[in-house]
Amino acid sequence: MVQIRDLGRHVGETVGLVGWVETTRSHGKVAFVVLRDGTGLAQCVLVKKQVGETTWAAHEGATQESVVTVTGEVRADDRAPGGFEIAVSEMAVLAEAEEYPIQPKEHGVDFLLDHRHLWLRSSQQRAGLRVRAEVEQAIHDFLYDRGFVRIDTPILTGSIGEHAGTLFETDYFGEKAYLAQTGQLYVEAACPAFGKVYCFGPTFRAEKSKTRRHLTEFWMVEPEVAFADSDENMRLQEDFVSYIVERSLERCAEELKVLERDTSRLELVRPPFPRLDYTEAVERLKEKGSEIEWGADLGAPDEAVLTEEHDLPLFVHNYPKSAKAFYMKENPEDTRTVLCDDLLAPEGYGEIIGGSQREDDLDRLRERIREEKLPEAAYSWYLDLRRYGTFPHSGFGLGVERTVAWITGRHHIREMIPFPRLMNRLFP
RNA sequence: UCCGGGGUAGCUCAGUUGGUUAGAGCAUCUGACUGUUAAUCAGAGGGUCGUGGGUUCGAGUCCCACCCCCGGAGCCA
Repeated sequence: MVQIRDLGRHVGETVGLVGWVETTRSHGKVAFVVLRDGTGLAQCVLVKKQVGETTWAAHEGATQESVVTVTGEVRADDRAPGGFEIAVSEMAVLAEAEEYPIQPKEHGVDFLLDHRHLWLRSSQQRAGLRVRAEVEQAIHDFLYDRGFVRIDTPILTGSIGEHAGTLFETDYFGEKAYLAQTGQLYVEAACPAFGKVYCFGPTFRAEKSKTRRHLTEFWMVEPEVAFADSDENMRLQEDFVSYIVERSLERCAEELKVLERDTSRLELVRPPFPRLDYTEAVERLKEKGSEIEWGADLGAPDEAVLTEEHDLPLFVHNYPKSAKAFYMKENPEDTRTVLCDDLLAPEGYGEIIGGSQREDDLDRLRERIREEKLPEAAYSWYLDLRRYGTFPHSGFGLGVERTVAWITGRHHIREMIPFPRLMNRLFP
């Protein structure tokens, strides 16, 4: 057996293939079966006079998605998708598929999501998920090369990362437990052990969001760096994002073509990225007619207005304290604000990173926990990190699906994860 | 939770001011065809019009309630 991606090396030879029937076209005395084996597509040509009766009869049972084996000679032909085809001498059906629900035509999103377990086989879905896999690999490679240690953080947690009310609650032997909505507090704990660390895994938000940018279960990478300030944090972010984009362009050119992605703007992505202070951003928005007031978080339309002005991702940094989480460090130059940044992707894809320098002063951190009325006891271990050798440190979280949606140019982040969990969707 | 759009064949949709037996394309089945690229051509089968109630001689169409889906807002990555 050979793999379809290697057919070019076997021209003139007789080879065996095994795979799933993607499409068939029959003309009475000649038939075309397009086979998919996970590495590519191969058009298999059957001529009635040249194959045995058994094989000709077999091809009639080769319905869409049936598993078949094929033996035949490889030849180059411009009429074949991929440039090579198989002149079939023998074909056998190993598993005949029932009538396949997903046809080569348009379907509604709801129907496709109901059939997500089958939809994965479609060409654009294959391409998108392959880009996702490449992005994930790029994330690990970049961080590994820079000396980060991967820390796997718990999914079942007792303490709360950010704001309550958006957590999935579960029973833990009679005690309340929550599905993690961030691994950040734990990577902060690992930071004094290894200096540079990151976690990578699923996170859970019970937000009742129904937009193309939200999932209830999504994957996030969260690097954390000891002795890095907010400025270094942003420099790491722009290097990181640029590397991920470059790797995708380099190794997923074929997939991006299948997805009809215009890559010209992605090719511009390299550091430095433009930076806009929150206070400047509000002024800019007011000039443009927005009704935003200083102190409020930026709305989705505000973000769109700001990113329209740039080809590159845009940092908006130093937001008001009131709009951000308790663990962010107060900005010494303007104590109304904290040292943090959001990275907004271009072309309307929105926030792909949220990052900050962390509050390393014990008293101020405890004060913020009280202000936010968070359960102080649950954070005692987190406060310990400020008792036993506190240190300046910064980190950020990058959303994998949003990043992949931007790189692939897909409208919906729900296509960027194999089995999306949405507010109204727990199956398949 | 709020705002907007929608639910008719397996799928994607059309369906006029309420009016005879609810239509099309694709898919399926039957037949024709030796180079197709979502092949083409001819024919056939296929419907609890989201659910419940109401108005009417008559409801897919009008009214009320509910359910579900999509898009957006808020929140966030």
